[in-house]
Amino acid sequence: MLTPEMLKGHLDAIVLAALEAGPAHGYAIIETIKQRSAGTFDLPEGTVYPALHRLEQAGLLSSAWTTPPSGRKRRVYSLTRTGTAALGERRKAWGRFSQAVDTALGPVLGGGRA
Amino acid sequence: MLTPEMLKGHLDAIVLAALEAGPAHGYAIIETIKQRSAGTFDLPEGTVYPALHRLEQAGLLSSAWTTPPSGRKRRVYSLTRTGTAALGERRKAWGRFSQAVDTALGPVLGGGRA
DNA sequence: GCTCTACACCTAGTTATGCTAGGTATGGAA
DNA sequence: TTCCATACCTAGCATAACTAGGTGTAGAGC
Repeated sequence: MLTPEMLKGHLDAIVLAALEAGPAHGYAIIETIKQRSAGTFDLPEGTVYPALHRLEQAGLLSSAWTTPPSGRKRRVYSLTRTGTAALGERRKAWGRFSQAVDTALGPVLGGGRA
Repeated sequence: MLTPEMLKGHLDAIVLAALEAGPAHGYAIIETIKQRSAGTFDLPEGTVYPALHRLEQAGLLSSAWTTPPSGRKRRVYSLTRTGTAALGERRKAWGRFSQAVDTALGPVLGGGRA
């Protein structure tokens, strides 16, 4: 069973990674994350929007309101230079963390990963 | 940088795994985890003891006080049958979770793992 | 015209849990 | 007799994902 707590401390990296390919608005980011994780991370808006605000306030993202011809207002987020650097850091941190858990969990013996 | 939040939701599995090889007391469990994670998880007692109590209350661990000839009292924890089953579940959950993060983080391109 | 769904954003408050900081006590070494 | 490693405990803090509610637009179906 995947609990919400498992995501703690890892969401920022995932959001930043979703913006690496280019700017996007909140709703689209949620979709991207859902698809890239093969449906595993179907994040509620109440999770993603506050995260975006946090990341912008931290200077890792910048945002701009846009009104496409269709009519609906959207807030489009982009990675800042700091954000791109942070993404690299977070990826490294994830690598170290996941490897440590892998070894701490011990002999999986053909369990999960190749 | 590895933040404490990253561990949230994963600690239980790590503690259970540390007891898979056999019963042990709290202090030894901390040492085991430190060694198995190559020093990455140097957990404070205030993290591990409450976790042990939680797991015992949940029926995944059982404990017994022992007084070895040296003199100091120790509380030795063992995996219950439920705990062993739970460990299997947690390992599977970790596998699914970490794989989802791996893909969500996207092209690491020779970054962290083999 | 009216309802319903999908899109698109927001926030106050809850909850879970790892950690900080403090405490108790034994035994051996300096 | 002072200090450190061992060995246990707990109250309270901090963080962050989530719940549950809200606003408003656009298009489809009746």
